[in-house]
Amino acid sequence: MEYKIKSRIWIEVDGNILLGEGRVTLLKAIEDKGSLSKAAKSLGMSYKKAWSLIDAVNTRSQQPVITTSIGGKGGGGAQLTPYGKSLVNAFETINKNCWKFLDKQIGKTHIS
Amino acid sequence: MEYKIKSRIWIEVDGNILLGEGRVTLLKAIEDKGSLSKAAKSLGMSYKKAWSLIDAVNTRSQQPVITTSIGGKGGGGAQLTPYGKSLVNAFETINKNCWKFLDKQIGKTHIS
DNA sequence: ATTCGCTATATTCGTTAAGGTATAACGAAT
DNA sequence: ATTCGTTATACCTTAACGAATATAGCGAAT
Repeated sequence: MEYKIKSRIWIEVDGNILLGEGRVTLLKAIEDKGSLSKAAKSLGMSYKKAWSLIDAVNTRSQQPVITTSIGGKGGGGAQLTPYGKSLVNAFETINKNCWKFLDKQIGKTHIS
Repeated sequence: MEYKIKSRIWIEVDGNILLGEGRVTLLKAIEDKGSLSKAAKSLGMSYKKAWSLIDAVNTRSQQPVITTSIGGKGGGGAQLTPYGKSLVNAFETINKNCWKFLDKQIGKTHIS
């Protein structure tokens, strides 16, 4: 029996969730695979869910986080925009720092 | 249009949530009111929900966080145990520290 | 023109989570 | 014995969510 402290951070805009852990991992998968459907499949997620997540991010952020192309060689694809990359980076650095911080906090507080 | 970073922390034991923000505010209300039903009502929560939350905490923590009595003068009541108080205190200090930490992080990272 | 893999969206359906309602038991006080 | 406010729990209903399915459209390549 062991207590663990967990945390979750997210970015909100106008009270709506813009970015959380799930969306960030999806964005990184898109950057890796170059395609929304392949990214969804690699994460065991339905295409529809992945699309609706990305759509929510795109409509709420000032600039789109991915650009898509339909048809053509390979059927199309999706690429992370530079703005999307900066969002992902900002989120991940803050998140990691938060984890480190909480690890230090555990030591200070004694929950037997 | 403004970006805000929000956070939530919780304590897990064996993969199950032991304490989160909601349960902490409920425990504090119990300490204040001396009764589970009154605490639930003061928070606009159904008695059943409050009871199931507390039951989950009690069964998962090493020691019970509240003691209850049925019948008698006033019908009964519920009191926060010393162990429950220590859990609440630990959670709240860590949570506040986490907020402060994230506020500092916002300044360092620029999301335009 | 046809094929192919992808984006984009609507619709249906099943499962699960949450909430409400009902009810029993309890013990002090009257 | 009855009342009262509480704890404790079972049961049912409803709402939310996710999964699956279906369909359309696109453009390069063959």
